[in-house]
Amino acid sequence: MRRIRYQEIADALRTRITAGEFAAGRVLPSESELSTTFDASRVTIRKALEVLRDESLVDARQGFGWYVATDPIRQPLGRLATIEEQMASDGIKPERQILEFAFERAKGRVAKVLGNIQVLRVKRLNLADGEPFALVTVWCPANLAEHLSRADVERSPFYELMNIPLTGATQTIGATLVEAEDAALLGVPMGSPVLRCERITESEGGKAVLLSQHVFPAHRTEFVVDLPHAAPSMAPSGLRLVE
Amino acid sequence: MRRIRYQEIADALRTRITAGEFAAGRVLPSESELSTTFDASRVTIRKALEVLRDESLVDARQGFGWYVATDPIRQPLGRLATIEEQMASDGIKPERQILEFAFERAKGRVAKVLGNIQVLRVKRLNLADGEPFALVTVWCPANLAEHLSRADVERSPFYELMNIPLTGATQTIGATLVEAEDAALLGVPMGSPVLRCERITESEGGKAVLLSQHVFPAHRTEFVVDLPHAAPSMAPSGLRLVE
DNA sequence: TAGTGGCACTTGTATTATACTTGTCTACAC
DNA sequence: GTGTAGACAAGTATAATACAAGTGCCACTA
Repeated sequence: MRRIRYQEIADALRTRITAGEFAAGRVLPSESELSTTFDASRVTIRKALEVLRDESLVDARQGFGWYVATDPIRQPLGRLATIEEQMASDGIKPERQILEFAFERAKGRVAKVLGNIQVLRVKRLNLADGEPFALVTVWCPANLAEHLSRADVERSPFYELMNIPLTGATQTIGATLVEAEDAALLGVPMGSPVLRCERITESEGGKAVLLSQHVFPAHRTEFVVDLPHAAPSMAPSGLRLVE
Repeated sequence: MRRIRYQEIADALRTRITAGEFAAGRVLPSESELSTTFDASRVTIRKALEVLRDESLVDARQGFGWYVATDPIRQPLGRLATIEEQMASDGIKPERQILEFAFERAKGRVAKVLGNIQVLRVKRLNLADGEPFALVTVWCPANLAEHLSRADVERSPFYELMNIPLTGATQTIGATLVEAEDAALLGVPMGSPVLRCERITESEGGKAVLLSQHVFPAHRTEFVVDLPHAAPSMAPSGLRLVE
C-alpha cells in the first residue's frame, strides 16, 4: 500500500522538527526550497506543512515563512528525558521502598534551608528492575505535607504530590565514598564511590519548600547537563571549589 | 534552517557583550561601523540593537552612541559564575600547567565524537593558589587548532582560543575512584573519589568541535546546577542510568 | 581666558526599491 | 482525490539613501 506523498513529507518534517533540528522560533526552509529538496511541487509541500499546522507544530506568516510553533509544554520534552521516562521507555519498572516516614522538628542543615519548623522526613530507596540505584531523603514543611500518607510517597514521586506550584530548583552534585549504612542499602561494597546530590526546590517567590539529599552508586549512574550556550571557562560550568 | 538576519546579529552582539568584550559604560562601535563589520545595512543593525535594548542590555543616546547598560541585576540571569570568575572574586590566582601537547590521529572515543581525523590533544593541570584542582584533557580537530601554540593554551582557557562560535555543550558528570597516575598529579591519596566529567562542545549546526575530559578531586569540588523549572521526577533532572 | 561657531560624528526617522516569502488561484494530467 | 506547473497578489525583511537632530571636540575670536 502506497502512502500519500504529502503525508510522507509531513512525517519526514515532523520527525526532523520533534528531533529539535529546528529550534523554536527559528524559521524553516521556504516552501520552494523544500520543494527542491523533497523533489515535490510547492503545492504538495504546502499540504504537508498544513498538516503540521493542524497539529499546531508549526505556523506561518505571509511574507515571512514557516516557523516551529513555540509550545511551552513541548519545551521540557525537548530536553533530556527524566529518569522515569527513560526507565519507562526501556521497559524498566521503577519501584520505591519507604524506609522512614516521620514528622519531626527541623535541625541543622534542614533548619537552615527550610527554617526552624516542623517537617516531614521521608527516606526512600529507589529501585530499577529490583536493583537499588538511589537512596533519597526528602524533607518537607509539615504544613505542606499533612495530606500525605506513607502509601502516597511510596506510589508517586514527591514532586507530583505537592499541591503548590514548584518553580525551580538548585542542585549540588559531589562525590564521596559510600557510608557503611548506605552501602548495605544500595548493595555496593565499602569504599565504593557515590554521587551525592542535594536539591533545594523552590516555590513561587523563591521560597524553599523541599530539601532532598540523594545518594547514587557511581557505577550505575551519571548526570547529563545540557548547556544551551557554552560558558567561556576552562571548567565545566557550574563547578565550584569547596573548602 | 534559516534564521532572521537581525536576530543572528543580535545573538552575536549579545554573546560579545555578556562575555565582557565591552566594559559597562563603554561605547559600542557605531551603527555604520557595525554595518560594515557585519556586512548588513544600518537598518538591520539597528533592529538587532533594539532587540538588545528591549533586553535592557544596551541603551543609546542620540548623537552619542550605543553603550552597554549598567545593570548589575542582570548578571545572575547570565547564569552561574564560572569557576574563574569565582576565583577572581576570591582573590585566588588560577594557573595552568601543560603536561602534554601533541597532534595525533583520533581513535576510540575521540574518533567517535570528532570523527576519524587528525586532532590536537592537550593535557593540562589546573591549579588554584598552587593547589591542583582539575586535570583536563582536551581534543580539538587539527584544522581548528593550527594557530595554537603551547604557550597559548597555557595562558588562556581553550574556549577563548577557538575562533569559531561555540553554541552549546553537553556535559556528563560521574564519579569514580582516582587512578594511580591522576592521584599523583592531583596530589590525592589512592582510593579517593573523583568527579569525572566529559564535555562535548558544539559549534553552529550542532557539529562537535571540542571533546574534553575532566577529573576533579571530590573533596575540593562540587557541581551546582540551576534548574529553571523543576522536572516532575523523583530523581534530580539529568540523571541517567549507565549499564 | 572665556565664549562661540563650525565640523565631524553620532542616533533617530523617514522613503524607495528589491528580493524573497506565503496565500491563492487556474489549468492540466493521472 | 492527488499531484504538477505556473502565475499573480499580498506581506516581510533588508538594502540603499537621505535628512533632521543631538553630542563632542577643536580652532578661532573677542
